[in-house]
Amino acid sequence: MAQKQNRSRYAILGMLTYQPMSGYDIQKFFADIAGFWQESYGQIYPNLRQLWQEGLVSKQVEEREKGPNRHVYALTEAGQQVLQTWLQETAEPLPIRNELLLKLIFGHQAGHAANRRQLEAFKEQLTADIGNLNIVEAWQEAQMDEGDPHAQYRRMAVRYNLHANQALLTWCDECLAELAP
Amino acid sequence: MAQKQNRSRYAILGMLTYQPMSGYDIQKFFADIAGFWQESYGQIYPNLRQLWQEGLVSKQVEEREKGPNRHVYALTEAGQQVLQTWLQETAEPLPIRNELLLKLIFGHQAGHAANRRQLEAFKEQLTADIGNLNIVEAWQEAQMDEGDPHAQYRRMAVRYNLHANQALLTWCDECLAELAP
DNA sequence: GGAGTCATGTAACTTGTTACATGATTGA
DNA sequence: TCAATCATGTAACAAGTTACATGACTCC
Repeated sequence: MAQKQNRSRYAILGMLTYQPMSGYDIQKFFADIAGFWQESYGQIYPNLRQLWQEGLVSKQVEEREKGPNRHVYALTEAGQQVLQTWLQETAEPLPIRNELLLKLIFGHQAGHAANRRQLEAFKEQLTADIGNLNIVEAWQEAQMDEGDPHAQYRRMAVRYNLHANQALLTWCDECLAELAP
Repeated sequence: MAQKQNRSRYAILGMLTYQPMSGYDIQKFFADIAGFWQESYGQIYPNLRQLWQEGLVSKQVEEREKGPNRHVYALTEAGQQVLQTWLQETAEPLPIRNELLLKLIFGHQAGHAANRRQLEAFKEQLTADIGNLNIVEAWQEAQMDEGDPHAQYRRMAVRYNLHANQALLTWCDECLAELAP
């Protein structure tokens, strides 16, 4: 039976364009760049096995004395082609579910104080996020200077969230002004 | 077995604070405000039945001569309390998966032209979205004037996306400048 | 001594979508 | 005449998370 969506496959294949990696590495990468993507082991390991069976990735086992061996996967020619096809298709926005906005449109029921609390909490999140993103951006710039050809693109992803979060801070203040106590 | 997450339940309960509604109405509402939430029939109808069994909503059947009868649900006291508890909890951001950014961080593999195409396509989406959001905002303002107590909050949700989208337009141009042909 | 990291993997579960069945009515 | 709207509902599937098992090593 044909795959329908399964973006995890592409996320995995894509990561292997950076360098050969283990499932553990892939999980860690997405957890670290945190924000716009994440993969759980429950997705990664079964998918890696299937990609390997389909010949889209190759496997090399690094023997380790302690604990489980490291399985390092690399893109094959076939894998590169599958990835390439996907990369050339225009990305369509995935359905979003924004819980803050869901609560907000029931704001009449929630009451003034609760709405303000939601917005204040969101502001704090945004501020913290922006702080982290600034640090990551500086890091990506350093990587660019060192000649990492992927760093420029990762920086763009970071700046996406910087732009959005900054705008949302403005939005929060606008709303809070409207809901003045 | 206790429910774990299931935001659909709350989305449904919340809609019933606006007025008694059918499952069909609820689906339609979310499809129309399109953007930050959506519910499928496959979620709504089973959930409505369960909420009814738990006594969180009441049901009234409107007989229709043609086609299936209309089942109109309303919030009960118990339902209002469950909703209220949820509304008072601070919203935590749901995990996001942004396919555009996923593709973008593999941009070195995709190539210059493909990256530019992705960004151009995104710009078009954003521009179209902003156009729609402006119309919806005007509509919500009209509803506010007519005394709809929920319209103010719906307008805030619309403005959230206006702010974000406008900022992302700037981001697109920034990226396109960086990827000048 | 305790937390965190390295490392693989699976089973049980939740959450959600899609496509279908049914069928009359309305408007372009 | 064709598409959309009204209206309920289910079955099959897809996608994804969480929690667990296993166990050594390193740093505070």
